[in-house]
Amino acid sequence: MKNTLNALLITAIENLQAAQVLPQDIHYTLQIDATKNKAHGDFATNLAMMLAKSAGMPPRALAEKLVAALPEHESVTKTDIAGPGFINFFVNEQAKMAVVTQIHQQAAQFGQTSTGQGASVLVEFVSANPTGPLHVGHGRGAAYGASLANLLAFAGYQVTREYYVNDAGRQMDILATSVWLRYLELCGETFRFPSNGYKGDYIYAIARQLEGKFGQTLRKPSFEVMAGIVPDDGETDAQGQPGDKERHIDDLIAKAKALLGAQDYEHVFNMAIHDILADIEEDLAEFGVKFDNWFSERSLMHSGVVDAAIEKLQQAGKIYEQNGALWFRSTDYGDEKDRVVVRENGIKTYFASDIAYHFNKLEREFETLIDIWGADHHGYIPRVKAAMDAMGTNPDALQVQLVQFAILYRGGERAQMSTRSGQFVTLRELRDEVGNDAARYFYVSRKSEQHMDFDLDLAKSKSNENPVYYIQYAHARICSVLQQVSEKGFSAFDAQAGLANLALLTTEHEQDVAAKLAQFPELIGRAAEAREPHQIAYYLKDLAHALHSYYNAQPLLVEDDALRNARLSLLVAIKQVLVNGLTLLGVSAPERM
RNA sequence: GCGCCCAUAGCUCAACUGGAUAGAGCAUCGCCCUUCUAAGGCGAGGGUUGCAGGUUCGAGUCCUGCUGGGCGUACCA
Repeated sequence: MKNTLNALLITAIENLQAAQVLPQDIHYTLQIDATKNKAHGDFATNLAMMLAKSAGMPPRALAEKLVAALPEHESVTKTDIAGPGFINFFVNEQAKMAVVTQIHQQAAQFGQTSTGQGASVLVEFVSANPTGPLHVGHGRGAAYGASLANLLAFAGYQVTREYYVNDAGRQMDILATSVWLRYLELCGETFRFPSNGYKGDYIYAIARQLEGKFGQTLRKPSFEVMAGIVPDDGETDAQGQPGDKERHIDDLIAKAKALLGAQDYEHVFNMAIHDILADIEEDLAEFGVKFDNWFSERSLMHSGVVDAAIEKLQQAGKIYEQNGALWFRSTDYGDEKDRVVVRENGIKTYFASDIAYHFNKLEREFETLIDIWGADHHGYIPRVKAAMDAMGTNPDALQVQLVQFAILYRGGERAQMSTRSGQFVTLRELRDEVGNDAARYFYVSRKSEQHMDFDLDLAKSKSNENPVYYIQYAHARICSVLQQVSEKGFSAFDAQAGLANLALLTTEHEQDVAAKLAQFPELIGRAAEAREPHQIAYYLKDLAHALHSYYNAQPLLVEDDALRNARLSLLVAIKQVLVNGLTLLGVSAPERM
């Protein structure tokens, strides 16, 4: 219907241009909105206000001319001029119902758009360090990323979902060493566990597995392990010098490597990362979040891509040496300060890997890169874009979507979290507690850059306080009505007959719900472009409300065959759109509740 | 200090990207189940959109300056 109005308005403009009322060289973007207020008809355009200046006449006068120049159309029953110069369109009832037939035909495809025109997009999300189980903070990124990826695919993009695995670097060594130390404890060694080590219970689980596979063969006596190690925080060495937790853990890592030897250390390291990644993958899969690729940072280093990227920056003349380190001159591209890519000790920074990773993404010929990051990484954006620019690739290809932290509340109390201390609410606990559907819906029902309060008690309440049930209930209700057709002895639902009699659906509720259904495809396009899956959540709530309201207003299973089938075909259309929308959000559509 | 993000009903959040009278849910108060699922519906109250300017036909939305909160400001990841 919008397209029809669009065409009519363009004709009107051309007519006015031919009649010299409007100049030839006008610029405008035609905007047609569904109205919020019924008094304003079904659709409205602000065209006259936009063109008033270039036409050299008041908006309302121009609006009158536009309306006069508008061709007749069977679906448009009335046009009005209102307010400062809006043109309001009233559409006839049959035209509004046409969408129902369309939904029946397109079914699961209804709402798909060509917004993306097949452009290839890489959506990278979660990418949590594999140093422990996912916590509720990662859950938001997972839910947002998965829903956004679904949405983009539905809107005509070619989408690849990727998880970047930070399996290199010091954190991984801390992890491996933590596992080994717990293993030593299981073997019967006693010592104080480093304050900077990973203390979660899952470390013990991995250590037990290590013991199961290697027995006591990796055991070293604790006095040997601790010999010559800088003491931990809160301790002092033989000379009475205070300890340092960072140097303490680094010494322990070095000692682990030395005592175990490269091969055995690798065994510990690999078992730790393998176990944790397997757990993360399973966790996400249960949450309905699947990836096409798990991209390893180590593979990036081993294949020489990191060196190649640094080389590329060097060729561009953007690398210099200072204090024994290699720096990237990111300030040339608007960054606050230059950044180190190779440290004085020869170790490449995480940033170096990241430069290489983004270079690699573009080499894989993705047109758009969407990175979903926690908001605490926002300072990173300028330097990554700077590197892309310096390497001769287009920095605008990268779009970073920041996701704010979710603050968890339980019983009105704020639940704190930190991975290192092992004190955090895991995503798995959250899913067990509130269920996947409620968790997915809650996460994605707030704009991603908005701080979010996640009320556990509300999310798990199976009551009218919980919006996800409201939507699912609408779906279950429709299923129930369809079920009742035979139970009440009516002849089976006949979709053909129903669609042929849509003209019978003239009540206000029926008109409202049909108008709502017609908005779904444009919503998809808009939400995809804005990278805002939360719009889907709100739309579904509105649609569910329209259904509940309709349901309560009038009986649906009436004696009259033609009318009953028409109403049922409308219900089937609503059901379909609920399913299509819920699917995008990764929320199930139960048939009964 | 500097940079980025945020601020909307008592609470949690929307607002079609600059449009008409700023909307939902929860909470509060009425009403509606002998009839298709009451996890529902109908109605009422509740607002100087943090503050002050500016831009224009028109600002919650854009620009400037404040205030308050979050995050960042490493040769960590």
